[in-house]
Amino acid sequence: MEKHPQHCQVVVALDMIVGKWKPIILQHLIIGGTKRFNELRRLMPDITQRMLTLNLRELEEQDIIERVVYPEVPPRVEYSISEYGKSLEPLLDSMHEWGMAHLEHMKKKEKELGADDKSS
Amino acid sequence: MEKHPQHCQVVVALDMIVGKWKPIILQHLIIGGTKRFNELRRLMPDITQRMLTLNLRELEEQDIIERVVYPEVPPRVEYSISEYGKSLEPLLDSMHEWGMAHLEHMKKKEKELGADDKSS
DNA sequence: TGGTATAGTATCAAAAAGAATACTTTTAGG
DNA sequence: CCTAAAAGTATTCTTTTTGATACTATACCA
Repeated sequence: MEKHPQHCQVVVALDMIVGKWKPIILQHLIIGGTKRFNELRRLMPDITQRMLTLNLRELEEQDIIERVVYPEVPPRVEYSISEYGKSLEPLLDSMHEWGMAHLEHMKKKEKELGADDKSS
Repeated sequence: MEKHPQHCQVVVALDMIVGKWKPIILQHLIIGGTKRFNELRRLMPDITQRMLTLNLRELEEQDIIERVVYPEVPPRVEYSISEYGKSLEPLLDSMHEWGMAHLEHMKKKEKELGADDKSS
């Protein structure tokens, strides 16, 4: 927690969902439900095994996801969003909404700039 | 926008507020109102001039903040949250709330682990 | 003439994040 | 005995982000 000397708990929430992969992992687990390690790999062909492991471990550490190991051979490990993790959903939904609107906003802006080009 | 091949507009919203400094800059502009470049520097003693410039430029690019230059000498440049930028406030508030609650959650968890230590 | 102030750039170094690749364990199946 | 499958580790890069430091333009002030 010493990463954020400045007050402001926004950063605490931010840390749960930032990174190149976390939002995508969360999306898959929230929308698609429980998934095994290699299922996630298949869903995200560009992530490396290492990055997937690291991200899952972090999310687990933060109680956002749950990891269940079935002592079989070959091993089976299932990941799912935790009850606590579900409390992030409204936030993620709002962000999704805002993101959509922002894409519109920027599209509009581009058009305006394009139209203004006759003035240059 | 090619940074996010994967659907999911959460990342778009995320980009407006992530980074080591952006949440803090936004906080100052939202809570404290219009600020000059060096005022922000004083408010964030650890940021370098370069990082402050880069972050402000990005936020401006994204229409989140406004930059007004007064053609005086020495120059005066004022930064403020834009009307559009204000649409982020509910999001930031929710994140703040969630962050607070999460700190509580983790504190509770730590205590539990501490109590469990007698069992090891 | 030199110093001060503001709001930056420019350049290079360090640190953090991410990617590539190879290797491990265990048991079943051929 | 050899191979396969799942879920990782370990090690070594490469890339991206940040940081440190120095430098600039302009006009006013002593």
